[in-house]
Amino acid sequence: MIKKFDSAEIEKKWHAIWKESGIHTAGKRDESKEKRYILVEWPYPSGNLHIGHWYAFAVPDIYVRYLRMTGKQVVFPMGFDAFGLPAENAAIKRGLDPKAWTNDNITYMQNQLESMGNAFSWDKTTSSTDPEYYKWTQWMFTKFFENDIAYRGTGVVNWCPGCNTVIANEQVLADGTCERSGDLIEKREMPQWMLRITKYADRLIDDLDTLAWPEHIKEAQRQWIGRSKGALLDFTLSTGDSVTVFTTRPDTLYGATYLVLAPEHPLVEANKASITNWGDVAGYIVASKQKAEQDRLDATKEKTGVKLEGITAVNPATGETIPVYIADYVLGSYGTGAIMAVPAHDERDFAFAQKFSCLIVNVIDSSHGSENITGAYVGGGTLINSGEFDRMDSEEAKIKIVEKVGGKMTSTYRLRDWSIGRQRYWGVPIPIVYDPSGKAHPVPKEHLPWLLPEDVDFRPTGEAPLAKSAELKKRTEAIFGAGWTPEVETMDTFVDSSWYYLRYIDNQNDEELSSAKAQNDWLPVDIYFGGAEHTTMHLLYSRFWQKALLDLGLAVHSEPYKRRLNRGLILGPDGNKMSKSKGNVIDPDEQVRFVGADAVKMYLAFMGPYEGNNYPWDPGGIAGVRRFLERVYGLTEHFTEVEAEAVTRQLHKTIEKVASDIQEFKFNTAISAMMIFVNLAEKEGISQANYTTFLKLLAPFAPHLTEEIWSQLGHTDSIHITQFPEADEALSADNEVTIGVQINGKVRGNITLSAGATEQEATLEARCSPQLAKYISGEIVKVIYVEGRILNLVIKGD
RNA sequence: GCCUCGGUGGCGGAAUUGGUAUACGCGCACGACUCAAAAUCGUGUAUCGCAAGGUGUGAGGGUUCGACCCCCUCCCGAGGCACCA
Repeated sequence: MIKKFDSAEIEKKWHAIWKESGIHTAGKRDESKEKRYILVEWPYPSGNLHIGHWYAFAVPDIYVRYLRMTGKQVVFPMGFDAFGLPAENAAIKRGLDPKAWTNDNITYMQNQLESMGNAFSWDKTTSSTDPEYYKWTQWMFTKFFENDIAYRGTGVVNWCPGCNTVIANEQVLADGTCERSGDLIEKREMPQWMLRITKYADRLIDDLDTLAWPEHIKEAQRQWIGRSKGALLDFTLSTGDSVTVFTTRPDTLYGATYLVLAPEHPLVEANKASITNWGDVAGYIVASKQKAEQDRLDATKEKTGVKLEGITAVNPATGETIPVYIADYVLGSYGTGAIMAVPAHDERDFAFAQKFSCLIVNVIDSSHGSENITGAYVGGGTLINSGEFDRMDSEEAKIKIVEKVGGKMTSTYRLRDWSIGRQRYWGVPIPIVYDPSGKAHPVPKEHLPWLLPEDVDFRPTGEAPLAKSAELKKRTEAIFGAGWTPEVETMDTFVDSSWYYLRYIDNQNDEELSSAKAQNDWLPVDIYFGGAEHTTMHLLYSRFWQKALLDLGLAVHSEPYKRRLNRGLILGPDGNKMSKSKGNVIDPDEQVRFVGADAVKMYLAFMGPYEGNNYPWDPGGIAGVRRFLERVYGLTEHFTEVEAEAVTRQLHKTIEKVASDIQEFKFNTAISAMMIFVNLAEKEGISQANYTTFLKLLAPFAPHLTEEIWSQLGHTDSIHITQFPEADEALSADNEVTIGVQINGKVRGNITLSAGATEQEATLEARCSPQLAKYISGEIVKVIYVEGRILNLVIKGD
């Protein structure tokens, strides 16, 4: 490939100049301009940039540069999410210091990131591992602790044997494996630090309506939170105990012919003495516990259970005595762990009732009739067999029946509280100390950051590594007194990334985590670009975090991210996910050496719309983009004194197209429009004035090359601080237009009309066209004319 | 099973949101330049047909003067949720 310009040289030159002049600095808020906060997910500093980083950062950079050229003040920060397992594993494997390893990587990766030539606001950077950052992570935790948002809970947790630590529900995949290590998760009962995200469940669902997010992301969050509205109803057992059930269908109470408790329901064990078949029951409980630990995804889903002999319950509506079962299709962790079974109107209850020959009473009038029930009717309708509520509509009956039996309308959620304690080393220490009686106290602000001790053997044993730190023990006793002990767990790294957008914009603040002024200046984030894998984890956690801060008066807004865009993946040339083992990994550094940073960036933008799709890397495709840039450079050889009218018109059309496409993140079609323009300009020649305008259009896409040509043309300022061109409609308008002509809805040819031609003129033109004449034999009964688009003549058929 | 997206040439994808389907790029074919190749440039490239003309946006219906676009019934793919009461 003959190269007209040397991209490596150009890039090096301009990186130095840009750094020196600080043109990418966000600086102080300038009220004369509109603000934009553009956020990309901060990377883990693994030590090498891969093509995914380029896709994640270089393509949004087009948008950022465009915004700056249209007069917006843009903050586009970059930082590092640097706590987590890789550093710890490197330390274990190679005996390195995780801190030194991480800091080296950050330095190295910062250089790599700068070599991309992105317009990052490096004055707003931060890192989760910086004590000045995690000091605030810890401080917020103590505030949460004082306000009952953080608490020490005991319960069944997800234990990952691969990571040797507890993980949160969100980090368990659908097949029951760990999101990070892929190991099968075990359920363990142990004390845990939790955040009360469930308290925010309603707001997390309801506020989704205020966000300009893609529907699929909102829907995934709604489903993850899993709100169902229903009622709590009390049933009395023959032992005198009261069982509360949750139901979404209180209107079917008269059809509740038995009760089912989860095997782990406390009332089962409590009523051991009254249960005459305790042997069977105990056996079932043990069996179901084992089942829960192994593959609960058993597809057969055959209903199992055991009747509690010796115990009955009373249906509070009918007053009738009904049997009580335990069955593992009722989950201890959802609702109240107990249900009223209405086999006529619930499929699971129906299946169970069939197997155990339970009574089935139809209480909703349905099309299948009440005599020959072949399945559950789960819809609404008119009530029957329901005493005083007969003939009432089921929706109305819900409230009335709950009232009658003294129940309570409520909602339950699938969402569980967020367990954040990790039995690992490389994370933020949980800033809690225990007094000699074992009571937990937050570490006061003056002792923050509560530093991560360094005298630790961090090989994972399942026990928290910090327990082995003599320094931490000593520190705790020195500050708080003899007999006081430190908490030894560290925080889930999702905590670190739940609030970094707040710190970026006030990263020098020693007094506050993020001042109200900084938040008012910059937040909310206008667009958050990121990966689809964070839909139900990071995005949910940080929305929760923001709301919790809002309630404590520490945040100004109720939502952190106004708009969200999930980008897809760059696949290997073979269409598979890139991986070393498949040998299909594209090294961005190599690509940059070959075609230059601008071509790599533009190729990534050209592959397709930025939202959603995965794209295979095409080695030919990137060469095509480089070819385009060569032609742009070569256009200087096609300068003409006089402006060709067609070129000027096309230029203004291109301006319109590029500007609107960038705003919709359709960088691919913006680039294609510029290619069309260059094709024409090569043929027709181009004036220097038009060329200069075109360079500005291209500047956000190819920042290095355009800057170089710009300076070669004699400019001393940067092209990136010039005004983005505005389209002149008078210049972009066509004076002639070719439209299609349909005869009875079928395209039969086209005609060329002057702009703004009337229907009569268009029809006349069509009649005169020899190409169309043979189709217009009969009488024209109808004419549809859409100016500039189409003429459709409806001819009377023969 | 439920929810949310998708399905257009050999490939990535366009289509002014109901108005000439396949823009732009890749690939391929042929040609020019060259001793030759690479690079570059030019021409062609949905499909059937010699042509006239026909057929085409996962399948089948519908609405409309006109449907990739709207409606109905399916099929296929991706992602999310799933014994959630």
